[in-house]
Amino acid sequence: MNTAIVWFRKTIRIHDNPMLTWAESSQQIDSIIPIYIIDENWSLDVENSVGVNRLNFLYESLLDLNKNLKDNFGSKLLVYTGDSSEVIKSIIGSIDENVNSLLIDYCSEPKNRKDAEDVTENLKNTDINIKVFPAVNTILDIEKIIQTKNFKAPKSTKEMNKIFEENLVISPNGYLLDGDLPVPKNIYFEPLILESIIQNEENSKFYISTEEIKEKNYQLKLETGFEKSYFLGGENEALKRLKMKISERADFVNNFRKPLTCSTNSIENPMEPTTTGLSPYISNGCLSVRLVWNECTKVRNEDQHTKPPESLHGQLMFREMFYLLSRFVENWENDVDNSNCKPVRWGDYDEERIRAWELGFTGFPYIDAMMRQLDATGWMHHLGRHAVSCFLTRGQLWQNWKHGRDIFERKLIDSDWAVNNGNWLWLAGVAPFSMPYYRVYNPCPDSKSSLNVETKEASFIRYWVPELSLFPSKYIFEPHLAPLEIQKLSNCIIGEDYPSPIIDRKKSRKENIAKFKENLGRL
DNA sequence: GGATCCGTTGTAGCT
DNA sequence: AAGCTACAACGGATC
Repeated sequence: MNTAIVWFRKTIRIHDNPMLTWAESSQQIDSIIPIYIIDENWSLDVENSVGVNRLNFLYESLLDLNKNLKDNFGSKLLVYTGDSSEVIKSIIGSIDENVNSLLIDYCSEPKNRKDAEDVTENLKNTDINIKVFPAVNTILDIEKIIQTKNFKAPKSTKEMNKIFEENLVISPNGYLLDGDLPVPKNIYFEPLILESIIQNEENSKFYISTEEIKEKNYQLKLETGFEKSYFLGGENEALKRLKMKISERADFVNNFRKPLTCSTNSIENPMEPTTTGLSPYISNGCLSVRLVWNECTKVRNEDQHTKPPESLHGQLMFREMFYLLSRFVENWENDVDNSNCKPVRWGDYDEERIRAWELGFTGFPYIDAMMRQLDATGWMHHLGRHAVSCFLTRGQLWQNWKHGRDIFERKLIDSDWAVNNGNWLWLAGVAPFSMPYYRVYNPCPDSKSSLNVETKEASFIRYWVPELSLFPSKYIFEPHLAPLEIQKLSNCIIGEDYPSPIIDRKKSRKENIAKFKENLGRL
């Protein structure tokens, strides 16, 4: 019997999964061993490792994949935590049958690439055939493209268009023709093999049972509050959401434009984003990004739909751009020796400022509402991320972007190494493709609130910053400007019940623009 | 090779 | 009160 280990990393799904499709059609494979290895540093016991919501989302995604493997193939997922080389060694050592293949989905992150290299190195003296599947979590084959002769780092929509044209087969009506694979019908596994792996003593050191994951997930939800874990992890939920947000929302897709959909969450449901909310499913691999692309194509109206870069296709193209850059540019995650990061002299690490920012006590309600939403749910609207990261760096607090990047990385359920670093580089204004440094977001975008009308933004603030729930819309973006009478009536004295602004926003904005300019002069 | 244009999404102040 | 304008002014691509 010929057995293949299928190592799921960024494909926590059975649809559009080239590893499964290959296993189905290959003559060399009789049965599969589906495995997932949780990063050994992903522990709530390790300080600053990973946030509760992020871990929960992963647990739910793994439970869902386990269910899908069971329902469709009668199989199950073996979940481990530990060093991937050791885990895989222990699997191979625990069964008598020959493991003749190891199927790996390609990941471009340094840690993931090193894991795959180590595993390959470890198995080089065996006759195990290692097969890496490219473009599983991206539309483009990242490795192939950056290895092309004369490859140049793209920085604009135009250059991305060209890369898409040169590297993808896209039909005249916009479909990706070389992706989006259906769920295989004939995948086999051997229960006795899986059982003997689980029973093996060496292997059991790393093994986590489904029951354990369920229990951990439940305990974490008790901690966070069930209503706050709004995004349920997993492929089934991802496909439901894809249908609800894209396939059945032609108007939404055709009119998608960032500036028009910037007002955070909906009034009726403060947890529901005004954007697609698909990012956690894409970043964790529960949802194929190729399928998302094709579904957008399916419902779009050729004459009316918005075009890249504003459109949803445009959004996906920027994601690809960040993946290419992050793989190509050395030290992508760093502020030194990074060709995509200008050496700005940020202020010393200011714990008080960083903590106020992280926990949502800056005295700027819009910023605080979004940071509290991130802390509680693991999600924040894209433009909200712009506003808070600009605020922390070149806008107001003049802190190194890496501090904010780390907090995002830990807390966001859609954390994505390439995209997160790329967006921070861009928002901090240090990357070559950045927006100009003198364009500073206003942390109090109150053009409507001065009219004293209820806006989505105002109701969003009231939900996440309950201290201000009685404040009139007119003052809700800058409550410290409200007369004391109104503060009393609103049952919230600024400076006591809610913080005064930790910084003079206009003054710091001006100073920081000057500082940035001075830094550029040094270059 | 110098001028000009453009870049996924700006802000403040005046009328 | 919405809409215009001044501000501030990088750096790469293109002509």
